[in-house]
Amino acid sequence: MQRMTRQRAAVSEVLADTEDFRSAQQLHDMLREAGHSVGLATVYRTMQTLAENGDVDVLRNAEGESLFRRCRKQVHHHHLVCRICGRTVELDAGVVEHWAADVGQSHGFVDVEHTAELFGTCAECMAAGAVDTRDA
Amino acid sequence: MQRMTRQRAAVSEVLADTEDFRSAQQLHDMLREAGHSVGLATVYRTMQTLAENGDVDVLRNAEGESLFRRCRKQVHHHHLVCRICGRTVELDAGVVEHWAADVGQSHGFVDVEHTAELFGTCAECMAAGAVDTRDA
DNA sequence: CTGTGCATGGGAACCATTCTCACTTGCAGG
DNA sequence: CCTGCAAGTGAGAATGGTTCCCATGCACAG
Repeated sequence: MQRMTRQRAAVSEVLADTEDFRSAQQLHDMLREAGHSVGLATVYRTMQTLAENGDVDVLRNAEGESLFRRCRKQVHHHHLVCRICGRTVELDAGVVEHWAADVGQSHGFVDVEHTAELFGTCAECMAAGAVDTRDA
Repeated sequence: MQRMTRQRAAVSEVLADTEDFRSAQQLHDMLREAGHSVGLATVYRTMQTLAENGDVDVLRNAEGESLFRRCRKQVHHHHLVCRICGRTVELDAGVVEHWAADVGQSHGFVDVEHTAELFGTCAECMAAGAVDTRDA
């Protein structure tokens, strides 16, 4: 059974405050800055639960670290993520869907699913001199 | 400068022996079984070098572990992997490249890279009754 | 043959994530 | 309101893949 605890409320609050993908550690920091005391393990546990429920999107960056973001569309989509600040654009990608289905079929594969994510440096971070501006 | 060492030869040999994606640890085990003594760190270093040279393909499984496989095409490409038997098809994907560049630019992102992998069930595995035959 | 400096190995260091377990606490039912 | 207890929490330990360190080894040009 799901209980509503102080910690879960705090996590939801922080998640609601940002559009961008954040690591568990970042979320943990943001919680502390917001005056909430939530253990790192609890952040991980909560994100896991939310992910299972489809309430957050999860993806892995180049370093293999998991990034989370509150999910708005339940439908399948992809992301363009700034590797510096985490700013994210949700993408509809008919091209990709079509390509995947097409290629799968032509090779005799069925039940084909795909992953596709784009990482780049957004205009602002580029202007900022390619310096990592994430606040710790 | 690249030196040809006993260890690198051994790694190449083992890589040439399989079509499938293998983790560094698996490669390390395969080397030992083949009678070669190669340090784990050396396996990692070698795979890193090979990956940089485009001699092996790298992808991350669901657990975030890096998997390697000898590469036949030097050019950037993607994979269609059978989720049952691991059979892999290398794909040219001009569509995807174009889409990535296009989307990145239209959102003001620079230095855009992308990941894209397809997972499905191949015809043979489908015929075999959709039973997972991977050995643990 | 020999010197130079890249390569190696193995054990420590790293780091994200998960586990452990004693301690809290939400909450249903008295 | 109490109260019991299972779900939730947190601090730190454990895990596991990967990288780093550094003394030693060895490929290869000269």
